[in-house]
Amino acid sequence: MTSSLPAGLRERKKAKTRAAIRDHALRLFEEQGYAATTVDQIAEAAEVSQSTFFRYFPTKEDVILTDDYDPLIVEAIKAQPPGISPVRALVNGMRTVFYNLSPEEWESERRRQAIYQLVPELRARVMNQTVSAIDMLAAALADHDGKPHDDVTYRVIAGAIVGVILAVAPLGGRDGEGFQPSDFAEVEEALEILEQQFRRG
Amino acid sequence: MTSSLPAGLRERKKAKTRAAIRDHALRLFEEQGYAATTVDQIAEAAEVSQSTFFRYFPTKEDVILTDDYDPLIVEAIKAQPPGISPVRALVNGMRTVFYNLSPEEWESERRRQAIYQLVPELRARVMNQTVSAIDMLAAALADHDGKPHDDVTYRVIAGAIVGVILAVAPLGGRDGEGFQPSDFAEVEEALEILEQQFRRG
DNA sequence: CCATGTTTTGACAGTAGCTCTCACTTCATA
DNA sequence: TATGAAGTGAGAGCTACTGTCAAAACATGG
Repeated sequence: MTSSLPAGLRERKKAKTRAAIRDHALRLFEEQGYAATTVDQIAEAAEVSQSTFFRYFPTKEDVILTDDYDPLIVEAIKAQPPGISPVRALVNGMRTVFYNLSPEEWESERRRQAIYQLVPELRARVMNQTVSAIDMLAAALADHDGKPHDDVTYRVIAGAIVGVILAVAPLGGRDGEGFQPSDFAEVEEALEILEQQFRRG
Repeated sequence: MTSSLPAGLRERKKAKTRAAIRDHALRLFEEQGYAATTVDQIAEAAEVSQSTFFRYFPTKEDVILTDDYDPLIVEAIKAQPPGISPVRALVNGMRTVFYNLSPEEWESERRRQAIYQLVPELRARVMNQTVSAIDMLAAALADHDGKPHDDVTYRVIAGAIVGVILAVAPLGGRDGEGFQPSDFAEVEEALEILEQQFRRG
């Protein structure tokens, strides 16, 4: 999704400006911290005016709040072979998406997460997004099992899955390392435990 | 918890000021909306200065972000008879706490929730709190089953439970009614479904 | 190539949340 | 009642964010 067709000059410049703002913002956040970095500094580094900054990102927070992967995961779930459990369908879907990221996308994602893990207000908004994704996930899982979208059971399962992911994600400053590749394995392990809970009596 | 012993005059005045600020803030939020209400207005209505407002509440958000019930629920869980499942232990604990609230506390809680359900930034911070409570819940559940606090299984179960609660809570503006007594029944039903998922094969 | 209209941008002013300082008042206590 | 601590108010200052308006960059038809 990062690279659409070149299209007109206007579009290209826009994409360039947007990328410049985000890159400089990420760099400044890493160097000075999130709170200590002002929008003016970012704008100056990216060589645009403050107005332009807010035209591209409604708030300072939005610079690192963009998450483009959820829809991809939903599609990957639907593409899973029938008959496997909701949890496995999700895990496979996540694998499909994350293991196909380019090194640049992976690195950018890592930097993003490293920052918002450290800033409570950002974490809060990411969680808000994540929880809002329960709807999408519930629909996708129900779809995969050929059940109606509003089946409460799938809403519960989706909620449980998201809850487990939140539970094992490095929140609350447990270790200040941010999101490493190994953490994805942690998420998989936790979901495996959930799957076992769903299986036994 | 609202009414401690009277203690000294200073303590009483402090509690009174705090209550005044919060009450006027709630009223103004209900009348004009959260964003449209300025801290100055709240301060004026409560007859204190802006400085004093921020001395009692670090941010405007904090006025409606106080949640005193989680620790009570944790205690109620520990007091449950042994042998029942984690989910049931939690549901019983929640019942114990909520059904013992005074009408004033219940009403105040209802107003609080009605407001933050409508304001995304507030919802985000409430979720942050809620997710942070996974730690406490996991420890309480493990404790109840006589297992060590860092048992990953209980972390997963706690995460699943909290996820389910978030999933059925009226987020994302599904119906603008706020949190009604009936919604607690919804939460119980959803957790019942989770319990069933945990039970079958 | 040029004139036209649209989009993007920058400068500027203004609002409000939040912090900090400092002097003044109110309360506790010895 | 004297002394110190805690609570308060006034005001200045920083920054995120919004809105307006005119200039510049770009697209398009002739």
